[in-house]
Amino acid sequence: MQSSNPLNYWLVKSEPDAYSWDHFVKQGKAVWDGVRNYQARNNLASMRVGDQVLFYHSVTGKEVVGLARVCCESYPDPTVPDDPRWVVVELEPVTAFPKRVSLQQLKAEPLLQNLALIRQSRLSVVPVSPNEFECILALAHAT
DNA sequence: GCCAACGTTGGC
DNA sequence: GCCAACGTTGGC
Repeated sequence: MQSSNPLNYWLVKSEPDAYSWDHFVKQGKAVWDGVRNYQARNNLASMRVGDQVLFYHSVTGKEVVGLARVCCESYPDPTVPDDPRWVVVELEPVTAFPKRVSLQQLKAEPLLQNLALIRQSRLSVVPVSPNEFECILALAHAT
């Protein structure tokens, strides 16, 4: 039967100097660890297998570079076994964008004025609405 | 390099 | 429970 839970959309940030899209693609999969903010943690915990995740390069690049998907839902962060507060998910790359979408472009787009990435610039895992997601994909494929 | 935003910590 | 001090993130 059809799932009653539609896919959700997210955006995760990574500094490419620390962990880049290229590295992610080479590995084929990533354990998304190191999140130490409760709001971001709650977002990780809400992710479901198949959810689509935009991959954003912060600080260097400042652009959405590709699309990933959730391949494993949240479980306790193995890097801090004594601290049960934090969780990880696992992500796998789906596609590199034909055209990366810069922060400048996102800010200029009327449909994206409420984008959590912009409104809460320090949050490293943010939700994206279906409309916002479609808009960003369109920018990534625009000629 | 600067600074705004914001989360955390700890004194009271 | 308040708030000052401080640390971190990330855009500019």
